[in-house]
Amino acid sequence: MLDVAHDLLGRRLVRLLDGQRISGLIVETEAYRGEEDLACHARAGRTPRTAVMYGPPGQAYVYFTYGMHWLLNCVTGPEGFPAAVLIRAILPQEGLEVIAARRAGRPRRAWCNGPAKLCQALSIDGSHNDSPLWDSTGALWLEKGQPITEEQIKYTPRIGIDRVPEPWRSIPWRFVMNGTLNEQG
DNA sequence: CGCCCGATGTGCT
DNA sequence: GCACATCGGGCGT
Repeated sequence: MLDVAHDLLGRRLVRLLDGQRISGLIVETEAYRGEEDLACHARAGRTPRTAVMYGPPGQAYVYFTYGMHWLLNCVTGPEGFPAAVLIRAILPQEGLEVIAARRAGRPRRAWCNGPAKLCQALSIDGSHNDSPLWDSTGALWLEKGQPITEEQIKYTPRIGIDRVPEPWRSIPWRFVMNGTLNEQG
C-alpha cells in the first residue's frame, strides 16, 4: 500500500553475500496496487508470475524484464490483494568494494540509482523471489534504517509506464527522498 | 546535456 | 507476436 512505499524510504536493504553484508538506504520507491492499476503486473490477474503479489505481505517479488534485468519489490498487504512496492534506488552503505566490483567502470552515483542497477550491485535475482524480507537470518532483508520526515519526500508519477492509460500513468505513486539520487556519496 | 535505440528473454494475448 | 515497472552507448545540440 502507499504507506508501505512511504515507510520503506530510509530503511536499509541488506544482502548477505558470501558471509559479507552489502547494504544501502532506500531512497526511491514506487507503489503498484490492485488489478485495476493498469501499470501493475496484476492487471492481468493471478498468473504464475504475479502469484507472489497475492500472498502475504513482506515477501520479495523479484521479476525479470527486458531480457536482462531483475527488479526487486516488497509485497504489501492485505493478503489476497495484489500489491507491491518497487525499490528503485538505494544509497550504498556497506560492502562498497563488492558493489564497486559488480558495477565496474561506473561512477559511484550510478552504482544503485536504478531498480535493475541495485539488483546487479547486490546480486539479487529470481532465486530471491518469494523470500521473506523481514527475516534477518536469510540472504536478503530489510532493517530499520534512518527515520525520515514528510518534508524530505517528493511525490511524482511512476517511471517507465508511458503506454499506460490515465489516471494510472500520472498518479503520483513514486516516492523519492529529496536530494539523494545525484549524490556522489 | 538530451534524445534515440539496440540488447535480449519471458509472459501473456 | 508483441510489449516490457531498464540500461548504457552513440550522436547531435
